[in-house]
This record gives sequence, structure tokens and C-alpha cells, in this order.
Amino acid sequence: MPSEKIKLDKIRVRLAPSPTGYLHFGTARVGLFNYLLAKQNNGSFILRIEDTDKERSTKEFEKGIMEGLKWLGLEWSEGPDIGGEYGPYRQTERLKIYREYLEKLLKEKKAYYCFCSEEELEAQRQYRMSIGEAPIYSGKCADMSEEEVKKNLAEGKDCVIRFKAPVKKVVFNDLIRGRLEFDSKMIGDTVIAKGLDSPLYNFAVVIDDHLMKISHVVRGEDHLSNTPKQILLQEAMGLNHPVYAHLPLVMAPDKTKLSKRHGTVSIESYRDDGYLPEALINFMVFLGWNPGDEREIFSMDSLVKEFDIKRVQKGGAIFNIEKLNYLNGFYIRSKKPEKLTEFCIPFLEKAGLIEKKKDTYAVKDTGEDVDLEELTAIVSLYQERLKHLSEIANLTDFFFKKDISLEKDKLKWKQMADEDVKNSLERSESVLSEIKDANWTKENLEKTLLKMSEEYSSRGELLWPLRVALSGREASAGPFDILSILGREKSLNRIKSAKKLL
RNA sequence: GGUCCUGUCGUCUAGCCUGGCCUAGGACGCUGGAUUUUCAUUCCAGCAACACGGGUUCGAAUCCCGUCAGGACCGCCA
Repeated sequence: MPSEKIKLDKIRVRLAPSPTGYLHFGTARVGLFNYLLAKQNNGSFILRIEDTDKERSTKEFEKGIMEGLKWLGLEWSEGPDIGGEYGPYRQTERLKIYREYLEKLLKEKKAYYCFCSEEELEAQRQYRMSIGEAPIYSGKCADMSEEEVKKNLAEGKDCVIRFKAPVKKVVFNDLIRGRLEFDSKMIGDTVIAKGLDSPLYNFAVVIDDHLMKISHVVRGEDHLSNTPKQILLQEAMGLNHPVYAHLPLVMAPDKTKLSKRHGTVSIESYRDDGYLPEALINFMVFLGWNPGDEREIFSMDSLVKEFDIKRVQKGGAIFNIEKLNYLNGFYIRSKKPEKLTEFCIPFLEKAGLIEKKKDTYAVKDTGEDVDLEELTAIVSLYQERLKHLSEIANLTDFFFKKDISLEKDKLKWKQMADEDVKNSLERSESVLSEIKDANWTKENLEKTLLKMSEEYSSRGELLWPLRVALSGREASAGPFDILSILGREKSLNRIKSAKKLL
């Protein structure tokens, strides 16, 4: 029996990316788990942009992140672009709010100014680590007199604001990991702001989650040690704390946290390589979750029904591109040909093979027109051969070229001699030239050629040279398909040019 | 170094809570085979794991203890 699912009237979860880079695979996965938890409970999935790092945050990244999430189908119901009851949803637009809380904390002496230099702090960290202690702040500035603080502030000395963490054990219950206990002695007085108008992550997040009425914080395991800090802050400010769930991390094959140095990690680049969102979603959710039975294929809708956060794994999972490729191929094969063609056209355009005209497409190399129906016929031939959409251009380019490059040796099937190949092509040519344009259909071509192939000890002797002559490829779609799409004239021309090589 | 987390086929995992149905199941990949003009698809078969050591028990992947290994975090990033 699956564990009982959480049922709350109003689940509110959020994805809180910082726009300091493209949409990372891991961020998207965290978004997916949040989204599923919200949807299956009739709750809200909220997007909050955490752009307090002014140096690294950009609007372009923000835009890219939002596009990527939408492309994956992770639509939010409140966010910076669409607003909502608890906005604004961009942290830089909430500075006034944080300032109030900061001032209050300062006034209540739950936070203090710290004037220690970064060099001093770094030296301290090194020292503490060397003697085997947690590298926490010494608390040196905690008891500075008000006069001295004022004087330092007036002099414009560099400072930060630290939270005076009460010494206690912080206990919380994680949805995935169960009861967790941390000793605040190991945390120390963390910096919560660089100034009254420059809040830092651990501080801003607590206020936003409270004000935005977030009920569940579902995030990566890398935040596990931030949680006690945040709980302490919540307690100091009298804010309720949400339920936590820390997801296992996605790891690279070298078992470290997946990052740029391992290659492709941005959702955008997977899209550009021709991965389908449903494949990515299916793949992502199985990195840490499974239904408990043997089903492996899940659409977003079925995930909303079946996903159970209590079944998520505790250990990190390695990103296995083979499985993604398999899933992508699976979803490509299950698409309607018309739909698949629609997805493939941009890749054909990008490769410079075709160009959009009014109601049709122009083949760049020949100047001829090709309509949607023909494109669909071509794409369909490769539906079960495609692992990514981007492969479509390389696989089908011979349909769009005036001339194809061909090497003589490729025309030989097994151990055929040049003479045999030439004969084979000649027989194909002669039988095909008998067929009139009107009868040039796949069925007819197939029937005719197959009949003739009976004269050979193996069909390959007739069909292989023909297919290679038409496509220039050792691996391609079948000759009857190619013949019917290429048409009589082009087909015969290609056979003629192939013969010249022999 | 400290804190915390985790350990079932190469990889994702089922099973663990509530010991026997586990000669440990599925999937990807890999190997072989069938279909086939090629590639791919499809189908069939095979290879392959309970980290280690103790204990508890009639019986342990499952419970307990220890060891080892891996990871995350320890920032005036998020």
C-alpha cells in the first residue's frame, strides 16, 4: 500500500530560482516536484524570483527561466509576470518589507551590526577548522556598545548585519527524511543582510515564505543545513514555519552535484537539442521517485494523480543520459506524424534545408516547393529512428538536395563486385523507367521491385545499391519510401549518377 | 576538519517500516537471437546487485551495533 498522501486544504508551494543563470535541470526538477504537490492537492504553485544578488542577477536569465518552465508545462498561478495576492514576487521589489523586519530585529537586539573585515573572518575560519571546530563566527561584535556601533556607522565603516542565533537544538520533521535535529552551536551568528537594503538569502526567504503563506518548502538537499537557520529566524520574528521536504540531489556520473562542468545542464539546451518536454518531465521525476510498481511511463496528468512525495528517495540519483534518450525516443515514436512534423520543421529550417513561405515551404537547394503533407511523409519515415528532433536534418537532408555525394564502395552490398552493382542498378533503372508518373506510388514500386528481386539470391543485391544510390547513405529509410517521395525524375537521375561511378 | 545526509545490478529503482512469498523483481544500457536490403522499430533470451563485519532470530536485503565508502553544507551566493 502506498503511504497516505498529504491532504491539506490549501497547499501553497513555491519555486524560488535566482536569475543568475539559465534554468538548470536541477531547478526544473525541484519545480516539478513542487508543481505536482500543488496540483494534486488543488494548491498553488508560485514563482518567486530571488534576485537579491544584484551583481549576478539579470533580466535575461529571469526571462529564460520563465520560458523554460513554461515550455516544460510548469505553469505558476502567482509570479512576477502575472502578479498575485501576495506580490510583488521579485525580491528586489520587496526591499522595504525586509527593511522593516531587519529594523525590528535590530531594535530587539536579536540582530547586530558586525564590523569585522573579510580577511579577519577568513583567518578565523581557517583557524577554527584547523583545530577541528565548526568554522562559525566568534560573536565578537555581538556585544559592541551602542555608542561604538553608532560611531562606526557614522564613520561609514563597512558592516553587515548578523542574526544572534539562540543556542538550542533545532528539531524539525522533514517529509522525506523524517525527524532531523541540528545544534545551533554549529551554526553561529549568520549574516542576514549586507545593510538595511541588502538582505541575504536566508533572511529574505523566511519573510517571503511567511508573507506568501507558503505551506510547504520543497527544495534540494543542498538547503538542508539552511533549514535550522531559517527556523531560528522564524522563531525570532514570530513567524510560522512551513513543512519542509528536502529532495535528493541529481548527481553527475562522477557522483558530485550536477553542474556546468559536466556538460549540458540547462533546460534550454535540451530543448534546442530536440528533447521533448514530456520526456524530460518523465525522466526528471524518476530521478528520485517511482510509483512502487513497474510502470515507467508517466504523463504530467498521470503524475499529478499518482505522485507521492513520501515515496521520494533519500539518496541522490545520477543523471543518466541513456535513459533520457530512450524516453525521448519513446515519446517521439508516440507522437502523431503531423505533430512530430510541426516539431521538426524548426530544425529543418535551422539547418538551412527549407524556408517558410506563405502556405508552404521552399527547398533552399532546389528552389522547389514542399508542402506540409510532403514534409510529414518525410518526417514519418524517421519517426522510429529519431532519438532527438535535431537529428532530423542530418537524416533527411538528401530529400532536400539537388545532388548527393556518393562513394562507390557504399553501393556494394556485402561482397558484391562492381559489375554486379552496376547490373543491379541497371535493372532497377530499367524496371523503374517503365513505370509512368501516374503509377509512381509506393505500393506499385514495392510490388514491382520485390517481384524483380526474386531473381536474386537475396533481395539485398537489388535493394541495397538502389537505396544507397537514392540516399547516399548506408543507413536510411527504405527504397520504396524514398522512391515515392523523391518522384520519378529525381530517382532515375540519382540512379544514373550512381552508375557513372562504376 | 566539523555538522548533516545516504549506501540493492554499470545506471534509475522495487522490496526494508509490518523478518519467511527474494533461487532479490522491473527499466535503461550491454551481449546474443528472431524479423529485415541498411539503420531503426518490435519481439525473445542472457549477463549483472543486497558495501563490509558482528549480533538478534528457526530464518535477515529487511531489526540492532560497529566499520567503511560516497555526497551536501560550513559565503558579505542562492
